[in-house]
Amino acid sequence: MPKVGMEPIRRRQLIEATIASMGERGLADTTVQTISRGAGVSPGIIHHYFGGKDELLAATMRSMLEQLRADVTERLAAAGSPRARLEAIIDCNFAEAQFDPRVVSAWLGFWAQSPHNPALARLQRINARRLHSNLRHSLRALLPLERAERVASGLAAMIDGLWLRSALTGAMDGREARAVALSYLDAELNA
Amino acid sequence: MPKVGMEPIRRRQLIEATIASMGERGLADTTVQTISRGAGVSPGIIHHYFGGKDELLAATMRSMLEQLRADVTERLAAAGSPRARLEAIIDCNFAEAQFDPRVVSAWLGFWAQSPHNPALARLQRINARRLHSNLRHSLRALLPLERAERVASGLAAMIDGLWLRSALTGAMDGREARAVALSYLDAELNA
Amino acid sequence: MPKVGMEPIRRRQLIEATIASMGERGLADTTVQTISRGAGVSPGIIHHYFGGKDELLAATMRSMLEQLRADVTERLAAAGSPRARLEAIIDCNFAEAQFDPRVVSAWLGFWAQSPHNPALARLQRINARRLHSNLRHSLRALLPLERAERVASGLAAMIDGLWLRSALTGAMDGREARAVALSYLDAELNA
Amino acid sequence: MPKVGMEPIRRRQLIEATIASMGERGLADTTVQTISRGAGVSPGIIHHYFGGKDELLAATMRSMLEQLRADVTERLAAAGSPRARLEAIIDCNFAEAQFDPRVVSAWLGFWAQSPHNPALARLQRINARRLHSNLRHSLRALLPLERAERVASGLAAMIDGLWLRSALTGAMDGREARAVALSYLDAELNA
DNA sequence: TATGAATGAGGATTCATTCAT
DNA sequence: AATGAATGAATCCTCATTCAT
Repeated sequence: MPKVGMEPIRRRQLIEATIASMGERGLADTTVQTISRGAGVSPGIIHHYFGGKDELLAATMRSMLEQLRADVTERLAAAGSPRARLEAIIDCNFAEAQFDPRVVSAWLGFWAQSPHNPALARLQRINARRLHSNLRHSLRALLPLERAERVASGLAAMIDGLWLRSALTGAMDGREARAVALSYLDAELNA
Repeated sequence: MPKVGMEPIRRRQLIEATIASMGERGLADTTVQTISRGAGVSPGIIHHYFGGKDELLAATMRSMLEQLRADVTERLAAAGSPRARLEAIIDCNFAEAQFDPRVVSAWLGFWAQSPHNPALARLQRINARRLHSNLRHSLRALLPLERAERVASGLAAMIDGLWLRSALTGAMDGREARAVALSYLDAELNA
Repeated sequence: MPKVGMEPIRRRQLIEATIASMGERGLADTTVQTISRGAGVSPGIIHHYFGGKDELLAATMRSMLEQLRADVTERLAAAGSPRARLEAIIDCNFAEAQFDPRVVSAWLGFWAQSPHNPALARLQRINARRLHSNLRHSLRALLPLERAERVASGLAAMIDGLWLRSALTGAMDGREARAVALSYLDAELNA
Repeated sequence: MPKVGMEPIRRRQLIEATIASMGERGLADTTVQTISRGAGVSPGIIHHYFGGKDELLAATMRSMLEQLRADVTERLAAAGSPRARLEAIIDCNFAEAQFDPRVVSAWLGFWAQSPHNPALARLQRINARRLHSNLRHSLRALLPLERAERVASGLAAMIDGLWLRSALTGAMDGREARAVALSYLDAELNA
């Protein structure tokens, strides 16, 4: 048991345990105890490192958003055309790491809570804007303004909807989801 | 002051109050007290009529599903063509009553909880299947099997995603949502 | 176990139990549990009737102040002369009910806490002003202004000091305390 | 960086920080953390030097008592007459260092706690006896036994009461307090 | 000597549920 | 039918204390 420089390790451990607990039990039944037990530490440590449950939840959501953002940024950098950029965004959202049932289930919990929690709402808003803006920017090169706006909204909604349905029914994997979204994109682009 | 025949009135009152509380505070902060206070009755009455909070929540979800089902059934009966049937389904989902912020917010709460609650999960599954089956049935008349399947999945996901986004951002009304979904449908049908 | 109209009964029970616990253990070790156990009820009832521990403590202090105020008011009404009024005030403060070790010990706890708790500080201030004003008013009839002020401050301090010493050492009863205070008063009046 | 001879420095630092925290927050909200933070050291150090919080509190009270005792002893040595000795005692108790709001507030905390803590009670008792004995000894030269006893009790009570009122209301400085006490003394001596 | 990571007991509070009236 | 008094388990959080470094 090392006793120095534990902070980043413990923070990561606790965030992972939070995602795991939310995936298993849902946000409603995720307590300081389920998290700390999952991380193999004492409940008090959460307050030591995060000040409280709320801040740990916000940190967890931030971490998930950051992961997604980093993935998208990396893939976008390698994409040459607008079409390729759109595909990259879709790919990232349905990549294995993001489509992990526990992660999607955690998202579900945050979605339900964020309208009633300013800290989460803020993160939610930032993420929604970024996705919409990424999509619109690429679509602008391929469609007239009004249709670009509409398809951006539609694609963003469909991505969330596919995540949602995968969390609720478990009957859809990332490959299928990707195919559905790409089919929509192509249909709109060729219309 | 004995009352007879109060049962259906009280049940409806309590279900409405549950939706209202979920819309205002979210499922997590909806307690027997917030519900009963909203309905203007005592907390004990919930157990009298529903046996407990869980059963009231399930009854509320059932009521919301039933409302949606009834709307769709009615509209479908009046629809002459497959295209009209698809439009009717979309219209129902974005009609004012279903797109009410409190209702959508309540849906969000149920979505988050249902993976961890068998009773809600069952209702969730029935609803998902019905929507998917309705969509697929009409699409089968217009598209080859595989594409019908895919578009059914896509439309179902998009409908849920548009609901979700409206709950999270509040920045979309039913008319816009309807336009986005119809655009998708037409693009796929004309592809 | 009657089930209606319990509010005033329970409130009184809980206030008495609070004084008892503060007398036995001090404010620092008085918990919701020691109080509720002392009252023979469950801990949750405190929140039912008082909303929380803080409000129960404030209600307890209010109750003690009110008791003292009522005693003094009654005795003052029967006092004919300024001298008799001063004696009445002293008598009340060292009467058996007010000099009860548990009550004095509770005062000690409130004194220590009130500089750091606005609600208690307010009550404290009101009480201090009333005592001082009662003393000064009667002394004005017997002494010049400046000396009346000074003796009022001295008598008020001595009353509190005698309470304090009785709580700390237990080596002084009300009769003795009364004699000390009256001796002071007479010495100043005859000076 | 090994340090030697840190013990007396650290002990003093921690005692000062304890008084400061008790003055600011009261004993109830004085924790090992507020103290160590105030002293600019880690929480563990308290146990290193004092073995625990309780012993630090006792050491703090001892330190305050010792300071008062040393002041009084010094002033008494320079006092020629019984009257001068009494004045010296009063002066010490209302000298600036002892009448410091933080110090008085700390006293308040100890007073409230000592009836329920044997270590503090013992210190409390020693101090009370010393004050009473000093007063009585000088008064014996000026008054008959019984009155000397009574005035000693009265003066001791008044001193504590003036401290108490200054802590509670903040509306009295040392000079005023001194005048009130001396007025009492003179009145009794001249009676 | 000194740190701060870690624990776990104990605190106030919330809440679904029961039940006498 | 309806109330609201009452319970007690569960939750988040605080805190003195321990201990590896």
